[in-house]
Amino acid sequence: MNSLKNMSAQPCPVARSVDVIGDRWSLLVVRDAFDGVRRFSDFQRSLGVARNILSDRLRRLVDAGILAIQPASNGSAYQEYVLTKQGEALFPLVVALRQWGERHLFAEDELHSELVEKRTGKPLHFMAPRAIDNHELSPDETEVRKLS
Amino acid sequence: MNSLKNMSAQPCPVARSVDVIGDRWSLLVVRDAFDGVRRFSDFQRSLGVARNILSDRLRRLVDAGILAIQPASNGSAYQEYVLTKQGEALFPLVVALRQWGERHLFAEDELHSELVEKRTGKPLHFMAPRAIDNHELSPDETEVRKLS
DNA sequence: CAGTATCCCTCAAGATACTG
DNA sequence: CAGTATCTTGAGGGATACTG
Repeated sequence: MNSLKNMSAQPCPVARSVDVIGDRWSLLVVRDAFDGVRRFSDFQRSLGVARNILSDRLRRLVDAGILAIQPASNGSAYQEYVLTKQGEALFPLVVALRQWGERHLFAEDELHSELVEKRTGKPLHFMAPRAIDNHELSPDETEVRKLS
Repeated sequence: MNSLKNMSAQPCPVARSVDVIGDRWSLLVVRDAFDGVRRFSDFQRSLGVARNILSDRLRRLVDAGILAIQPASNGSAYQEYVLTKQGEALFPLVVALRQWGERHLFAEDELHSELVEKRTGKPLHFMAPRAIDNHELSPDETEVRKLS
C-alpha cells in the first residue's frame, strides 16, 4: 500500500519514518508545504509530479497526520493542504536534508546557506527553506541559483 | 539508474538529497553503518534485504561517496564498508528521522530517547543510534523494546 | 480547478541458483 | 563468505481522458 515495504511492525523508529516519508515525493511535498504551498495545482506545478501520484501522496500525508485539509483561505470553493503540528515537526529533517545536500552535492555552490546565515544574522533553523534558497547573495559571494 | 528520478539537474538541495538517499534501503544501510555494521552479510541479516538489492545499494553508496571500501580489519580476505566523512555528515539526518519517528509513530513508547538522555546525561547527538535504542530503562519508566 | 479513473510501462525488489 | 546472474512479479509512476 505504501510506496515502501510495510515496516510499521518494525521497532526501529528510523525504519518507520522511512516507511512513512521515505519515498520519492512525500518529502518534497512537505518541503513545498513549508514554503507555503497549499493548493493541489501549485504542488503539481512545483513538483512536476503526475496528478494521480500527487493525489495519492497528499492523501497518505493526510492519513499519516502530517497534512490536514482546510477550507480555502481565499474564499474559493476548494480545499487547502496545511501542515499539522506533526508535519511541522519534520522541519529539522528537511533542514538536515537541505544542509547535507548543499554541502555534499553542490560542488561549486557550497556554503550558500552559511553565507545567508552570516548576512542575515538569523540562524538557519528559523528561516523557511525557500527563504534560504531565494535569499540573494551578491554575485561575488556566490552564484545565485534558481530553484525549483 | 537510481531508484529515484534523476534530479541531479534540479537545483533544490532537498531534491538532490532525496535523489541520492531517498529510497527504501539506503538510509537504513547508513543507519546500520552508524551502528558499526561493516560487512555484507551483517547488513543483509540486519535488514532482511535481498542480496542483489543490497549489493546494488552498497555500490551506489560507495559511488556517492557515502561509504568506502576497506580491507577487512579482522584479517579475513573480505572487504568492509565504512562511512566516509561525507557519510558521517548524514548523522543529523538519521537523528532527525529517529526523533520524528519516535515522537510521532510510537504511540505508547514516546520519549524513550528523552529518558535515555536524562538518565545518561549525554546529549543524544553524541550517542550512536543503536546505543540510544538499546539503552535499557527500568520497566517502570518505559517498555524496553527490541530493535531490528 | 481539483481531482478520479484507466491504461501502460519501467524498474525496484524478491527468490533462487551460481561462482570465486 | 561475499557477492553476481537471471527470472519474475508487483508496485510506482507517467500520460491522458474524464468529471463535479
